[in-house]
Formats: sequence, structure tokens, C-alpha cells
Amino acid sequence: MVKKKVRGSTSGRPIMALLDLLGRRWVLRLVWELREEPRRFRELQALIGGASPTIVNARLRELRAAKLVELDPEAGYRLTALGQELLKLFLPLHLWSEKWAKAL
Amino acid sequence: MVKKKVRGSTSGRPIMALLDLLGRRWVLRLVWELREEPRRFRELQALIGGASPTIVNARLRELRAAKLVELDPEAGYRLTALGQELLKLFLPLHLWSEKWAKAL
DNA sequence: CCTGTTACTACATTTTATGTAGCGATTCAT
DNA sequence: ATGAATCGCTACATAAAATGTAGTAACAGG
Repeated sequence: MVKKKVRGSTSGRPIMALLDLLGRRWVLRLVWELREEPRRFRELQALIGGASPTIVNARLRELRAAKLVELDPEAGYRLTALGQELLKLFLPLHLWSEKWAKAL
Repeated sequence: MVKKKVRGSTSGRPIMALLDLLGRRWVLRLVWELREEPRRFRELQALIGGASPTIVNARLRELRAAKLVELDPEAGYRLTALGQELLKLFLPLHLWSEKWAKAL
């Protein structure tokens, strides 16, 4: 069992590694935009609002390394089983964000 | 009811604004480190691994603007009621991250 | 061969974060 | 009243990360 070092995570605690990964620019948006169906590289790039291909590719590579996303040449990028589990944990955010917006 | 424009969010959809806010560097970590008790500025800075005071202050200001965090001069920085609600949604991540780490 | 699509890379410019020092206010002991 | 300690926070030069634009290589169909 190999432990990979992740940016900003000195502890090796999974939660820290996860928060670090998810806290990188565009990562949450990428996962979110993959919630319904597989997406092509350019499609994904457009959906998240036109981030540079450089960074889209870098993030997708990180997400693939984390086994949350995979690339099917036929269909495009999509969430792995693991990625879908993570997404499910995030779904309550959608509803809550509406409440939050009203409170602002 | 005023809608604030948030970086990367052209839609005005709360979920996008939220994902954008949470996706900024150190934000998830800051919220996480406030999960148990109020923390002082420097204490918080140390807990998240020594980010520069410049950026810690910038993020805390954003979190205060978002009404997720507040500063009590007596006790330090702490989550607002809203912030605590958000944290509760994140708690399942802790357990899941252990499973995820094993899958890597 | 030409055209279009795919994912992706190169690289100069711009934006963001870091690291270090220090400020102004407050509290507390001498 | 003076000096030390702590508080949140700012200034600013350096370093790292993201952007924007162009372009590459691989493949498909006409």
C-alpha cells in the first residue's frame, strides 16, 4: 500500500489529501459538470467557463490519478464508480446552496 | 435581494457560486479546521500548514462576506450557524476519504 | 489529399500565493 | 509609565500557478 504525497498534505491523513485535491481551482466544477453524462474535453472546458486547456488537462490528470475520473475514448471523460460516490456526497450542497444564497 | 457576482460564476446559480468559493485555495481547509472550536488568526494559519498571512486573511474575509465564518474578538474565528450547516454536509467526506485512500 | 474532430502541448503574459518583516492596538506585569 | 507579549492584519519583493492563443499529432470520412 503506497501513500502518495499530495500538495499541502504532510499528515498523510486521507481527509487532508482529499480537501487539498478538491480545493484546487476548477476541480469541484469539473466533478460537478460530469454529474450527468460523459463529456468531451472541449465540452468540459466550455461548461466550466472557459478555463485554459492547460489547466483543464492538468486537473483531469490529477482526477484520473485519484481514480475519480476516467477517459473513455468512445464517450469522453466520466466519473468512475468512486467519483460517483463522491458526487453523491456533494448533492446535498445543491439544495443547501439555495438556502445559503437567500441568506446573503 | 442583491445578487453578488462571484469569480467564475456567470450564471448567478448559487451552486456555482458555492463551488467557486469552496474551490479557492485553503478555503476547504479553513472551514475544516474550524470544525471543533474557535481559532485565532495565527493558530488557524499554523493549522492549515503555514499559508501566508496575506492569503489567510483574504480567504477569511471572503468567508466572512459569505457569512460562513465570523470573528469574535474574545474567542477568535468561528463558523456561523450557516457555516456549521455547511460543515455538517461535509462530515461524510471524512469517512469516505478513508475508503478512497484504500482504493488508491 | 483535404477537412474536421479528437485530446493535448508550448509558451509568453497575467494573476495569485509565498515569505518575511513589521504596524497599530490592546493587555498585563514591573 | 514603560516594556513585553499577543492580537489581527498589511507591505512588498519573489516565486508559483493560471490564462490566452496558437499549434501539434492522431484518427475518420469524403
